[in-house]
Amino acid sequence: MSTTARQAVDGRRAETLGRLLLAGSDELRATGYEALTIRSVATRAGVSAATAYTYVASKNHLFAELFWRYLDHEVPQVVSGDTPVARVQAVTRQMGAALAAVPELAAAVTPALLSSDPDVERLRLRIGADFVHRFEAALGDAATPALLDALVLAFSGALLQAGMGVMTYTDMGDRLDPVVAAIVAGHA
Amino acid sequence: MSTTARQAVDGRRAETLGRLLLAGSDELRATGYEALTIRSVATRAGVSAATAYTYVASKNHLFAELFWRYLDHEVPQVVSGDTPVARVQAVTRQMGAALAAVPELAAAVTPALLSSDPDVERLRLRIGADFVHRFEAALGDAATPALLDALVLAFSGALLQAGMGVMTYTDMGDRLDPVVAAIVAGHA
DNA sequence: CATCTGACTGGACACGTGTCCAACTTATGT
DNA sequence: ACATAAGTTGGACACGTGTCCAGTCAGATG
Repeated sequence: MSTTARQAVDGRRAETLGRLLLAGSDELRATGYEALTIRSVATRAGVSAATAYTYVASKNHLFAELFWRYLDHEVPQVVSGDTPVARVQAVTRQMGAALAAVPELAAAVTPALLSSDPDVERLRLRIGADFVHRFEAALGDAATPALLDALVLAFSGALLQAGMGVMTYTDMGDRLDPVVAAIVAGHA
Repeated sequence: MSTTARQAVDGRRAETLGRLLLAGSDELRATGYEALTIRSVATRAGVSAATAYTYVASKNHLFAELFWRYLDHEVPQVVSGDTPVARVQAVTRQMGAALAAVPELAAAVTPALLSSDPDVERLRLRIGADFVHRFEAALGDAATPALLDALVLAFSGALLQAGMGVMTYTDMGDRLDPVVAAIVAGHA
């Protein structure tokens, strides 16, 4: 059972939801997020539009859901590196690489997460908490609220800029390394 | 003459554009950005929808335009404070206050700026450059590319989080003060 | 005064959104 | 095996988007 989607989902519904999300993912890769339609995803999943809306409140919700699952299932929380700085840098690099690997999803999720849709809001908080948690784990004993705050702000900024196309996800790691170093140094 | 809107605008068109933007601003304050429609703005401006689309490519473009004008006309570039840190903090505080003063516009512009609409893109770059310029001026001799980069990232992050409703624009100043201090200190 | 031009209009268009509902098809359980 | 519930369906709905175009109108230009 999963509480991620619109309502709790289990048994038969879980399978349909799975097919729907898979179809969404494929459609995203195949046609890009501008062209993607809930109806086109539904068709690809072999399901009617009405049914699709049973699982997914909106395009934005679909994207948020896909992103959350990607983050949760495909991007492990690695803690590698000797110093707090190195470990945080490993996290931001990993996230940059993970996002660069799914450009369409990354492009779709940034605007999607700004939606005021309540289903999106739930996921937004979850995703935010996940980021914080990754940084917290990387910092270890060095973690303080102020430091986490600063790191999350810088990271969010990078996500926003990448979402705007001002920087690439591939560059994100490189751009953030010195910023992370400075932030951690400044909190010493 | 102005090059800000869809095309260059002068004479009679300049007046109509002015009325349209004013109406947009009023409509935003009055009904919020969820309810706002290009057609409703057009009506308020006493102009047909077809005409409105002559000046403004999309809702997103309208919001970006309004925000840019607000920034450019109503938010002066102040440089106050004795140290680079204090001056940068003055900038972020001022921006936070300026955004808090127009909550509907702030809420509207964050998603709007992510649009791939070319008219939005132009404004996005202009606005980004404006931010950089403010920080540059505040830093004075202390400005380096890496430092600017870090500050802009943190600031963008704050904008994103405020846009998401995770923090308020009023809190933005307070939240950014220590972050700014740490970033500048880390680059010393 | 006649004309020409640029601004504006109204209304139709194709499309996507998200909602609703009565009817149908599967499962489930007694 | 049959009633009941759970899941799905097609199709219509009201609405917003952004585009297009023939037609009107006012004001400069000759």
